[in-house]
Amino acid sequence: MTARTPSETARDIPEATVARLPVYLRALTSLSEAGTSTCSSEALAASAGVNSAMLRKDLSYLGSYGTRGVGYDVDYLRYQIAREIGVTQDWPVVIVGIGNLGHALANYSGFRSRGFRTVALLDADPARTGETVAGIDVRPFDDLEGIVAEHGVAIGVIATPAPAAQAVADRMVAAGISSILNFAASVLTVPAGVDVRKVDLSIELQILAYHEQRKAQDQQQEETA
Amino acid sequence: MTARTPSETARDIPEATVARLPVYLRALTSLSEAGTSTCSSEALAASAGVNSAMLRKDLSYLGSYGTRGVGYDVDYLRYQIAREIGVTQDWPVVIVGIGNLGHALANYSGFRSRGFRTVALLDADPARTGETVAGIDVRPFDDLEGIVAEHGVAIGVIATPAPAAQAVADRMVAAGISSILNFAASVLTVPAGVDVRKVDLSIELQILAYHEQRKAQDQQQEETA
DNA sequence: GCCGGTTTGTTCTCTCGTTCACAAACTCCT
DNA sequence: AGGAGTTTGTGAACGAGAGAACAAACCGGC
Repeated sequence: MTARTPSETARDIPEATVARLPVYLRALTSLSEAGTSTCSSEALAASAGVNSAMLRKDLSYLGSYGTRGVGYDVDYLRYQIAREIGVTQDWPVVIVGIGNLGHALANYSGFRSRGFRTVALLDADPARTGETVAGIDVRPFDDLEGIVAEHGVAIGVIATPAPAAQAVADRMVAAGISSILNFAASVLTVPAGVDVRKVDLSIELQILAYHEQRKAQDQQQEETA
Repeated sequence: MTARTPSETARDIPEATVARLPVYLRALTSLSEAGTSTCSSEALAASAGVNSAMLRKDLSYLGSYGTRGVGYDVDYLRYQIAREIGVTQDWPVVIVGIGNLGHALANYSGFRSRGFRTVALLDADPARTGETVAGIDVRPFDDLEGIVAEHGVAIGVIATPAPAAQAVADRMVAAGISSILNFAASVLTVPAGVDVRKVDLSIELQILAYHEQRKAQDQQQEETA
């Protein structure tokens, strides 16, 4: 890691805060569309489902964009957060693995509207290439390097079966991708400097199952008490 | 919250540990299928992508299932974790909203194989009901209460557009569902005792974008240095 | 039976994240 | 202009999570 010079606005935003900024961004977009021009931290926090003190502290990492006694200007704050996250410009994205999930991702409108543009759909299965999904042609996986170079792609999405995920990740990293969103049920190992985020449907369900089971146990015990 | 009697194995497993147990479970299943009968905490931790000390501490919350100087019996530990999570029996699940994502979820094989059974697909759009997805008929949303009562469903999945999500959650809770997995881009408010987990694709991408932007800034600064 | 090597379970410490509480600062009304 | 009422920004307390380090316990050989 390179040391940061003091001249740079040394934004050492905590990871937990970074994860909440998109939630605030969405809440602000909602408010803006509803015609609200100003809002308090209390109102915004409620809309985002968090504590208002936490919201204020989170926002304070970005700067002082509110006015005491008044609140925040919705559109101004919205822009500041978008700029901080980096979604004021469009990010080109590649999706690899056009199965059921890949289809859903390609058709997901939330990407386009929120600063992301799907520039290519790739699949290793020749039977799938040539197909058109969401207006984009599915191309062979071997086109990866060319597409990444051509569009300057930095973010890749893996929606392949688990056994293929690591190999896809390796090729992505070699091609120059440095951020990966992984939907495959597999632990990826990548070199330092590459970010991986995992979304795992069955893990989420298992966490719910654990809590559900505990609730059932508690209730059972209550009855015998 | 009701006080817990000391007689119960007072499992106060930290949330962070609960979130990792499914990962360990998957790693153990892999090892078991590969024919490994015993493994050390070091090996299992590597397989799950975590620190070995953390793994041991996590497992210690469940009990003392290893043998010092030897390691863990793969199948035995696997069963213990599965039992703790509650995936030794099948959980009936309802999916609401059979759009692109709902299709993908219905077809996702990871549910069936990991202790979950999709008992119904529901959609409010009459044009979709009657369709068959993954061998299951899509039924009208109004059938929710009957299905929940009939199968004893405790877990519901919301894959609707964001504006419909809160109304669906309210109906689910009223029908008796107490755990919700929410894929809609919307903050749900539910009564105490109901668990909600959110999976939001665009938030994940935005978090990656933030880090990606920071990497770019760092590099730029390095060049001018 | 005992000793060396190995691996778990646990304690301690440090860091990170969250919440509370309050001073600073702004608006509006008189 | 001044005071009452709000609301932000932040310092401090508090709690949870992660990693290091070590004692307890087990196996195998002699």
